[in-house]
Amino acid sequence: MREERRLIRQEQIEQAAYALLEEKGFAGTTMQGIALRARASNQTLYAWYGDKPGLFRTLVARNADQLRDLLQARIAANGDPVETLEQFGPLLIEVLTHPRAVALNRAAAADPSGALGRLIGEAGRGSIGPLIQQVLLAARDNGDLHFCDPQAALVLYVDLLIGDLQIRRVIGLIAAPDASARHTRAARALTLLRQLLGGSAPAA
Amino acid sequence: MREERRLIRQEQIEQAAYALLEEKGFAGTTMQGIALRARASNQTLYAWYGDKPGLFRTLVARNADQLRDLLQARIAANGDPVETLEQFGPLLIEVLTHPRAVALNRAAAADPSGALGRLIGEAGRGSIGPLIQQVLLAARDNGDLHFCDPQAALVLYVDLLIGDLQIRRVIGLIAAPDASARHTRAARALTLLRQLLGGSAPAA
DNA sequence: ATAAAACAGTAATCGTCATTACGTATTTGG
DNA sequence: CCAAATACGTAATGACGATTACTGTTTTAT
Repeated sequence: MREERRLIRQEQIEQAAYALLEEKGFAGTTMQGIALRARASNQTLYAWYGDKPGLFRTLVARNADQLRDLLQARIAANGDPVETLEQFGPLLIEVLTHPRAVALNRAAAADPSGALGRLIGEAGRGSIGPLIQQVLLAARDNGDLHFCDPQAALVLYVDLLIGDLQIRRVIGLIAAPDASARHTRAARALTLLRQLLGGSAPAA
Repeated sequence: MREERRLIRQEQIEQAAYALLEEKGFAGTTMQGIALRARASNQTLYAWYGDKPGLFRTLVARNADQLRDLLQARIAANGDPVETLEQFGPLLIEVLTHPRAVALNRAAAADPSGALGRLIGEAGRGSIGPLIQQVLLAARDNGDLHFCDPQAALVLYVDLLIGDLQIRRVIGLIAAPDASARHTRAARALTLLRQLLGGSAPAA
C-alpha cells in the first residue's frame, strides 16, 4: 500500500501540474505552485521527479501511455473496419486538441533543449502512428481503401484529419473543437481519403 | 535622416531579437540580452517598444507585412496560374517553416494572454489567406481546378500543403525542410488537390 | 510500541530578469 | 558653436522562482 499511496499522490501532483499549465501557461507554472496546489511538499516533487524538466518528461511519458491505451481500447472494441475508422477520427482529433496535449506541446515549444519535443515525437511515431496505421490497414483489408505505401497513407490521413489544428490550438487561436466539429472534420477527412484512395488504382 | 537612422536601428534590434530567439528560445531571450546584442540601450528598447510584449508584437506585425509583400511579389511576377501555383507552394512552405516564423509561433505559444497568437492568426486570415485564395481562384479561372467554396478549397490546400509541419517545427521535432523537400511536398499537395478538385464535378 | 523513513509546511539561498534611474556622449536644429 | 533632445553604458531596484534546508508529523516495518 506504500506503492499505492505514492501512485495516488503522483496522480494528484500531475493533475495539479496540468491545472496550472492550463491556467497560467508554461512560464507561469512553478514547482512551488504545483506543490501548493497538490498540497504536496517541495521536497517530494524534487525527490520524485528530480527537477522541473524531469517532472514534465514524466507528464509527457504518462500522457503518451494513456493515449495509446485509450486509442487501442477503441480499436479493439470494434470489429468492423469502416466503423472503426469512423469512430477513430473524432477520437484522434479529441485527444490531439485536448487541453492536456496542448499544454504539453506548449511546454515542448518552450523547451530549448528539444528533449520534450523529441519525447512527444517518439510517442507519436512509436505509439500513436502504428495504431492509426493499423486502422488504415484494416480498412484496406476490408477493401475500403487501396494503397501501397502505408506510411504515405498514414501521413495523408493525418494531414487531412488534423492538418494545422494543433498549431492553431497551441498558439491559442482556436478552442478545442466540440463533438460536432470533431465529427464533421473526421467525416470530411474520411470522405477525401476515400476519394483519393478509394478507387482500385492505388494512388499512394 | 533622423527617421532613417531609427529604422536602421530598429532593424538591428529586431535582428538581434530573432537571433537570440533562435539560439536560446523564448524564455532565454531577455530584453537586456537583445539590447546587448544590438549594442543598443535598455532604455531605447523601452522607449520604442514600451515593454517586452510590445517588442514581440512589433516583431509579429512586421513579419506579417514582410511575408505578405514577399508572397504578393511572387504572385504578381507570374502570369500563368499553373506556374504560379507550382511556385507558390514551395515558397509558402518555406516561409511558414522558416526559423523566424517558428520563433514567433513559439513566442505565441508561451504567451498566456494569447495576444500574440491572435496577431498571428489575423495576419494569416487577413494577409496570407486571401493571397492563397487568389492563387486558387486564378487556377479555377484557368480551368485547372473546380470548386464552389473558395474557403473550403483554401483549407484543403493548406491541410495538404502544410499539414502538421508547423507544429512539428515548433516543438523541435524536425528541421526546416530544404528546397528539395519543399518542392516534393508542394508537388504532392498540388497532385492531390487536382485529384480532388480537378474533375468537372466540384467536390468542395 | 518504537525507531527509521517519508512527507508536509515553511523559510532560506542564489540567480535571473523586467523595468527604472543616472550620468555621459552624440546628434540635431538654429 | 550652443542648447535640447536622443541614445549609450552601466548600475540599481524589486519580483519571482528553481533548488535546498530545517522542523515537526505521520506512516511503515519490525
